[in-house]
Amino acid sequence: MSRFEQTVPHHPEAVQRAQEVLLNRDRIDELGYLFKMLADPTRLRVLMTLQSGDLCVADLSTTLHMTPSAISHQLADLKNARLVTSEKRGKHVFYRFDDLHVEILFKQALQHVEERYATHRIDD
Amino acid sequence: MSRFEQTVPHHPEAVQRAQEVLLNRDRIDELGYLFKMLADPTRLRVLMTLQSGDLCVADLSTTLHMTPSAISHQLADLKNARLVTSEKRGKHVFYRFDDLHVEILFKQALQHVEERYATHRIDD
DNA sequence: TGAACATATGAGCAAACACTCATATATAGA
DNA sequence: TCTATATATGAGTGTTTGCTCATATGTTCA
Repeated sequence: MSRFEQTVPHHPEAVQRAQEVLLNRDRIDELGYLFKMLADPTRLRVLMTLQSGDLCVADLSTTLHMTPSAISHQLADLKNARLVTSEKRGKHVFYRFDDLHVEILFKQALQHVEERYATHRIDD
Repeated sequence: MSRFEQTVPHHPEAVQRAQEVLLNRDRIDELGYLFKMLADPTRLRVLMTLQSGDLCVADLSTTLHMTPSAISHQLADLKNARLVTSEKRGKHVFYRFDDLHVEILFKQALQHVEERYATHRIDD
């Protein structure tokens, strides 16, 4: 929306209350970035397999049936987001989950989906 | 990756363990879809303001400084994802959060970001 | 009924994204 | 040191996405 236009509040007190709970842009963007990392199936699958222990790129590649290059690109993103860390051991680079909070978040979301799946999916 | 190629497992037991914790594609995609809905700042801001109570499109538009059209498009997505429901009252359509689980998820993610913000952002 | 308003929706467009392919970098082992 | 191997990374590409703009739908109130 143009910076110069303005919409009229239809329920001013409601708008007031809404503005009070609205976080600042930076936090929202951080939050969006976190969720964006979790929004891609490939990255989700990477994180999921890392729950079984750390893995090198080649093994992730084998497990997920994707090229090492594709995996490596996604790992770079996950590393940037600090969701995983890597460690070089010999010829391999091993990646592991690096965020307990996100692991919880992840499991909770999973639970949510499982319930939805059971409750709604069948009769869709 | 081509269906006909295959990468060699470098640590077969690790790959084995990884495959055991890997959910099936459908669940992963559901999960990804949920996170995708939460990955956009506009949708996040909509959900956040709805935490203060239900709001009509015009008030969301005012609160977030965005056109009613842009808001309406995002609300349609959120509704499709069953994250909000709507109710028509008179001339207005009111939207509200429709998922306690996601509200919790949302708050937990927020907490995560807050901590990150405090811990890391300053010295980045 | 008709004008004004609130919301929804489709087409179009620019930006973001996830991959491939080619290539660079770095280590291990001969 | 040289070769093979593991991973990283940049450019290129087709697809997805979030907006705008135009327009459709549906409601209220004169």
